[in-house]
Amino acid sequence: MSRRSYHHGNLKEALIRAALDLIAQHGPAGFTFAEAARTAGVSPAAPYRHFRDRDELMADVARRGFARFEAVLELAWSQGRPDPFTAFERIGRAYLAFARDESAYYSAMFETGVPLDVNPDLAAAGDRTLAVLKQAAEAICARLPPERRPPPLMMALHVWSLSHGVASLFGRGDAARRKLPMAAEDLLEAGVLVYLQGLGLGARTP
Amino acid sequence: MSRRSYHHGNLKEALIRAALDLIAQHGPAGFTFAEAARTAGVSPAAPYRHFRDRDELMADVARRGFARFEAVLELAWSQGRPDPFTAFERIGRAYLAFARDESAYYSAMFETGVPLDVNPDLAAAGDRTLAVLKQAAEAICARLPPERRPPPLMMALHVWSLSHGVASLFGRGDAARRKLPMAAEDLLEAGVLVYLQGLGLGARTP
DNA sequence: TGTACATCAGTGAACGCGCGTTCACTGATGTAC
DNA sequence: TGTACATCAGTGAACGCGCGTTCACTGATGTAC
Repeated sequence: MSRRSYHHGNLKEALIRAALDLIAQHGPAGFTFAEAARTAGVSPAAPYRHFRDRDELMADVARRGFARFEAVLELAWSQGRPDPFTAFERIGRAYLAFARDESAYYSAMFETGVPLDVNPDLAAAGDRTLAVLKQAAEAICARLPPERRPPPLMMALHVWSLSHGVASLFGRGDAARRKLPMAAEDLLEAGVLVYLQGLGLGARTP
Repeated sequence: MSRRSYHHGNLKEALIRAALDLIAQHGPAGFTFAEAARTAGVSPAAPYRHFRDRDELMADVARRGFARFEAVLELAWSQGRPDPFTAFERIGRAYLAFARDESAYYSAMFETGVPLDVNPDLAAAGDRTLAVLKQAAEAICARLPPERRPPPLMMALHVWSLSHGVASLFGRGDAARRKLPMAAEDLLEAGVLVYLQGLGLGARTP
């Protein structure tokens, strides 16, 4: 573990961290295997001991990103306490906060075009993230009488899409962000409120 | 104009088309200036007569994309005929159709990180596109009594975000698309219907 | 209508660069006895 | 506890490649008179 030794000791983690730094600085396309090695302080051949190639590293970053994202959303949801609506609002804010504060992860997860079909682990990590949203949607939908209850999966996909759209278009930290006459968080929250109203869940009085 | 002549005659257009082909094939990051020249059948130095650099070409593709997108949405809207709700539904379908059929344009517009602040033309083109959505939102909002009328800009941003989210996550043609138990168009339409309901515009009976 | 000339849109060769990847190697670490 | 040895995680040099960009150039086009 000593950082003075011939062996790095923790190169895999160091490469992941380097990749995140580079993505944050130069965008997802501006990350190179060689520069990641340089940042980690090893020779350009060293990363090949830990990743087959650049794409495998990228997929691993995305996978870790989904795991963190899932944890963040799960924490925001907190089993729907104190009530599902308050918790649901927290999810929205947590979503945008993650996209902004962990934008390198977010880029790796959604903007690098990592193919999901050849990465079962990655696809599974993404599915687990969706499962958190779905679970929250179920709790919300349960407040409706069965005959007016929408499919929770559909509701989860709507909320995911709206959140992702707001995050992509208005919630990023870079120059491609569009100016907005309000905070992205407020835009999302207002949108979710209208949506819930549309489901028949008006003003938190089911 | 003869294609046999020494001069290409229409190189600028040919480079744009080449860029779109390359983006469609290899993604927005996989497009290079050199290969665009090769595709157009000219030497690697030729593009510099028409574009300062790679980024300027990319920005021009994005600008043209916004212009086409605006036209597509405007046509879908068709001044809200026969009624605003039918026309609004058409906009949603047109949005997803554009993202799918013209995915090279869509990538250039939203996924290349072209900075908007140094490209006033590009920013203006994007604003004109938003203006179409806003105009549609205004027509929809006008169906509500003034005291329950939301800001049309907010509604336009919600619809844009939802559409972009659905398109990015589920509506693309590549391997990064997520599987969905329904068509992206149906997901978006259902979401918009719930949203309109939430505004108080239920089942097309204002 | 011809001619001289300016302008323009290309050529093609060259450059320096950083990339991904490979290779034989070597020093450190871990393990069997 | 010591020693021999296998394994492992790095090195560093090298490769071929394609990129963006520049340069002096040249053939085609357009224009003035």
